Order: sequence, then structure tokens, then C-alpha cells
Amino acid sequence: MITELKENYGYLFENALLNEINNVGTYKEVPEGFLLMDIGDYIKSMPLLVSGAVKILREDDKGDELLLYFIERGDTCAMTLSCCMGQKKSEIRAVAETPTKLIMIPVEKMSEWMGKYKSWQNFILQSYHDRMSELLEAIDTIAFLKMDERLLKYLKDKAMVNHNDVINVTHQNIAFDLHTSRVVISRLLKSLENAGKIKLNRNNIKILDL
Amino acid sequence: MITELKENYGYLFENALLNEINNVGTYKEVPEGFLLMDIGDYIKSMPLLVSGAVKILREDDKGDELLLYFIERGDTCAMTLSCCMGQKKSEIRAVAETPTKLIMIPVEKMSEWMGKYKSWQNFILQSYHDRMSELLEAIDTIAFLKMDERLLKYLKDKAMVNHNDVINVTHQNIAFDLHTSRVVISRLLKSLENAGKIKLNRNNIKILDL
DNA sequence: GGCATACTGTAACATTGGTTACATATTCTA
DNA sequence: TAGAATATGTAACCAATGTTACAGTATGCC
Repeated sequence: MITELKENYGYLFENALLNEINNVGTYKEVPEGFLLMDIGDYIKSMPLLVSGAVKILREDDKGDELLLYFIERGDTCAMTLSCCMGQKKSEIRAVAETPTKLIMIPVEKMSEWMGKYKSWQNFILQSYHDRMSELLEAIDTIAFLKMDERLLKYLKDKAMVNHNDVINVTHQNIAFDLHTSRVVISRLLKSLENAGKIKLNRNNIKILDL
Repeated sequence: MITELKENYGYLFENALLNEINNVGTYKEVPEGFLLMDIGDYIKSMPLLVSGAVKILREDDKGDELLLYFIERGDTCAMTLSCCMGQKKSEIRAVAETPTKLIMIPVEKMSEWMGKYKSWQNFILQSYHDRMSELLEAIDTIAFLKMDERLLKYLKDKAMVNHNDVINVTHQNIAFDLHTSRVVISRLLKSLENAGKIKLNRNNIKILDL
């Protein structure tokens, strides 16, 4: 584990901290689609992403979803951080977007290291700030963009985290992530295709103007 | 200042920290509508709210606004915290919702106290977490509610932070906060009035079913 | 009092997005 | 390979929201 750790977090953390992480952390590999954390789950450990990408979702009272953002290598889940703040249950769902490697740290360590390592403190504050920025971006997208613009942004974001301009997804999947219906997505995808921005196939979409 | 400070933050901070705040902080009283911070502003000090309420707004690329949430006594502006994280400019606008009293702390102190006072560290982390929760609530509201529900929620929230079931506001003001048009608000307000939930007057609205 | 300004009410219409319904096409599986 | 399951295309319609236009009303100011 120490190799992956140094490669991804070596520039952030001092050696003593890297060693502690190596001792108490557990290395984990999960496949695409793996449910890392669900709404209402009790949080016992916080993840450090080593490779891959994770999508963060919110749910409405009917059980329908909404994609908030993706987190990538070098990130952690700031929502987890709040468990040490009296908040015990997760307010979001985290699903592996690609095959993902992560290091799980027991939550007790988080606050212990806050006092002990300045670099950890900075990392946590930076994470909070990054997640806050991403929530603001999510708000901008939902509040200020029309569905066709949201859709195109979604496709580009997804191509980005997958490092591939062909994304494997059904219209229904997209509809879930954008909290709308499949018919609406099919309609808008078709018009994006007619505008020459994408190429539609069964189970995949190629982004042309990345 | 020490009196207001102890009254509002005495249960959170140890005496040594309260004294430091008293020494370096500046006390400030601002009227309703006062622009405390604008988008793009460089952040030089962070506010601790002593009394009153502040509304936090986001802006789209056409200059139209969207209300994110209110912060009240005992809160700070988590967006400010991020200035120490490399982020120099404010991403939001903060406007006094009521006459407001606050203590301004120079930003350098924030990180200094992070290492020095455990209670400060907890306060900062708690603030981040609270603001994150409020952003999630804002997302729920925007993404999952229809405009009439959003409007009613807005009126109730506003009555809450003003401690008054009569709120002084024009339809145009509401339209700005909810990022929609005055005509839409007038229409929905009228139907809320017909449903017996509110009473409309010029420049004010009385909430009946709080 | 009289004029200007700000606020509210409402009609008519346009656009976006959501719903229902059904046809067709592809893939999977027994 | 037949039939089931899944995915996509599209029409027709509806509901919610946005836009334009204008009338009426209250308020402030000279």
C-alpha cells in the first residue's frame, strides 16, 4: 500500500503521517457501480481515493436521485468528515463510477491527526473547501442551466472522469443522474446528435466536440 | 465587546481565546441591506455573527441572483474560511437581512488559532459542516421543489430569521431571491392567498400558517 | 392637489420539461 | 432460434414556468 500512498499523497503528507496511514488504513479495490456509502449509513471510516472516480448523489423523498459531482484521485469525501462533528449518518450516496482503489481510514484518526499533523489539517480544510466549491457548481448547473446544457455538461464531465470520449451509459441512466425522465433525455440527445455534438449508439455515446 | 462575545460564544470558546478575539477583533454594526461581501471581493477578515441575520446569494452570468441560505447569530461565513486555502476571492454575496452586529477577525488569526485552540478548530469544522448541510438543503429546494413550494418555504424561512410573521418585501424582491420573474411570483402569491396560507398587502406579506 | 414612481393584478401567449403511449430495434437467454 | 427483456425513437398532450403587455392602485414628493 505504501507505494500507492506515496505516489498519490506523498507530496501532501509528511513521512510520519504516511507511515501512520499505512499502519491503520486498509486498502480496498471496488468495481464500477460499487455502492461505497448510502444515505443514512453510519460512517466508520473515511476514504482516500488512490485511483478511479466516485460519483456523489443526493436523493429526493420519492427515492429519485440527482448527481452532485464526481470525486477523483487525491480527493476524500468531505461528507465523511462531518461524522466527527456530531453528524453520524451520511446525507449522500457514493457510487464507484469506474473501478476504484482507495484507502480507508478509521474516523477516530481524523480528529487525532488534526491536532498532530499540520499537513493533515490543511488537507481536511482543503477538502472541505473543494467540496463546497463543487456544491456551488452543482447549484449553478441546476439553477441556471437548461436541461440541454446540463446534459451536455454531464456528458463532458463523464467523459473527463472516464478518460474516454465514448461513454457507456443508457438514456435511462442519464435520466436518473439528472433527475428527469428517459423520454426527455432521448429527445435532447437526439437534438444534440442533429447538432453534430455527439454520436448516439446503443449503450454508448461518443462526444464529438470535447 | 467582551459582553456580546461571552454571551454568544462563551459556551464555545475558552477564556484565553475569548480574550484574543476581544483584542484583535473589531465590533461592527450594519443596517439592513448592507453589503457585507460581494462576489470577487478579496477577503481580509472573517465575521462572527453576534445578532441579526445575513443572507447568502449566488449570481449567474447574467447578473441575476439566487438565495442560498441565511446565517444567524453564532454562525460564521464558511466561505471566508477558504481564503486561507489559496482561494482568495469570494464566490458569494453576503447581505445583511436585518440590522446586524458582528465581530470581524483578521484572516491570519484563523489559521493561527487552528493550531492553538482546540475549540476554535472544532468551531471551524462545525461551521464548514453546517454550511455544507445548508448547501445540500438549497440543492434539495431548487432541484426537487416546484416554484410554489419554494416560495412558501422562502416566506417561512424569511419570517423565521426576522422573528416576525409579517415580512416586508415586494414581489420583485422575492423574484430576485428565487431567480425567477415578478409576474410568476405575483401569480403564485395570489394562489397562496386564495388557499388561505398568506395575506397580501403592499410591501408586506403576512404568513398565516406558520 | 397633481404628477411621477413604484407596486400589484392579470390576460395572453411561448417555451421547456414531464407524461403516456406505443412502435421498433437490439441483445440475452432458455 | 423463439421469446423475453432491454434500449431507443417519436408523437401527442399536459403542466409549469417564463415573457410581454398593459391596467389599476398606492405612495412620495413638489
